[in-house]
Amino acid sequence: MARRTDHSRDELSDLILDEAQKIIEDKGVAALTARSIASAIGYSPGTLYNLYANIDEIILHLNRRTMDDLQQKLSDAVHKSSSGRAKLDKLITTYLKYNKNSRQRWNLLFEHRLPPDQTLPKWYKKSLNQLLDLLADTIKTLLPDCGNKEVKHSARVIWSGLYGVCSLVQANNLTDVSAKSVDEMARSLVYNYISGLKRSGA
Amino acid sequence: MARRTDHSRDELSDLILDEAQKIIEDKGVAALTARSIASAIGYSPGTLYNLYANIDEIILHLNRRTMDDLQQKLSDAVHKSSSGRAKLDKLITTYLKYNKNSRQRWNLLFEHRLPPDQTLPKWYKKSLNQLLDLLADTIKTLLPDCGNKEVKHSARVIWSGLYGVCSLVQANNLTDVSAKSVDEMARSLVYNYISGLKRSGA
DNA sequence: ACCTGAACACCGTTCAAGT
DNA sequence: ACCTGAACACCGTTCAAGT
Repeated sequence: MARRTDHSRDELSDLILDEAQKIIEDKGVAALTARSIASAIGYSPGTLYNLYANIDEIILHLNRRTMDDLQQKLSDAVHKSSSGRAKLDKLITTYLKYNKNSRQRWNLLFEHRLPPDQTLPKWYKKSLNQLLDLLADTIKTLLPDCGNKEVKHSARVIWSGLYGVCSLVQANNLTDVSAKSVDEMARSLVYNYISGLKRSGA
Repeated sequence: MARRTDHSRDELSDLILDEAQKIIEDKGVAALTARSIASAIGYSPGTLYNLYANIDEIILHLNRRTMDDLQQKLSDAVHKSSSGRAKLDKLITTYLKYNKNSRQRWNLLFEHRLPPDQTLPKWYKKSLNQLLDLLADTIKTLLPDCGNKEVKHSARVIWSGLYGVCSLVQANNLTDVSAKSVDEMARSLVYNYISGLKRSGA
């Protein structure tokens, strides 16, 4: 068993997140338990509770890492493209690739639910806002006449819609839909929605 | 403790679903456990496994009831309206009302995830298909020139999108969005998407 | 034949006792 | 001061033993 001299408090906090991330990537979200994390870091379960209040707090920190990772990838994708339409297209492609290739991290980010009374910490909201802002900025270039408030609103609608499509297709909770058609559905959603916004005089 | 003479096999199956539904409506999805159901029906936990293979199977049956209940309400709403646009509007209103007023049933239907390898039983898919067909028929009246395949596809996109909006707003997983704006977001999604489809020449 | 209820292998979390 | 690990109050599920 590890002793306190082995790791500083900060090292231990990070180690917990590192190992927790490995667990979900290797064995899925269901395998992430206090005991499995403790075993992976070489400490007893009780030690986790010196660093984090509970498992949900560990998950929130993991999800911040995921959001920042996704932010990086989306940001790279958008900046590599010139036209507004190409930016949006690249953004969707990159989002869908993340859903496919980093499925367990995507699942933990979107499918985990906090107890109903809990609110999200500020540092979490900050990372989430960066993602929503990136999407809003990308939409804005396609809807130059649209007000900032409307664009923000639309970014949230698209963000939610993309989540819904990925989630239900993955859960196999739509009939006659193959996993392959996530891409088709996602693009249909986003492009027709944007097209509808343009038409409605934005 | 109840004895076998108290209930026939079928009565017991239904009793389990009745009590399970009461539990989620009264105490939320998290309170639904094998032990809580057993206690509510006055049998031991083991008895559940004579009637159902596991908890997931009980949940699937509950969810079929929920889908049929929602189907009834959506169907009534649509048939009361005359124009295609009024039908779609009523359908959305009724869906959102269901999400709000029957929140726990809505949650169990949409947020429960089966183990990754499991597929949905035929009787479940049948009820789900009825819902998707009702939505497709409603859209079809607004997009008369759109092929049946495209309409089916669009119904699935809208169904998923509505789920995504309701789910993320409820989970409070969008910043700067009040629960009140579910309605606004849902309508924005559906109407602009449909409008975009029209524009794209359907 | 049906049902029980103890048992098994798990959870998240706490906290007295050790170092 | 930090960590342990047993303990508590739970899970879903099984199955030998009873009626």
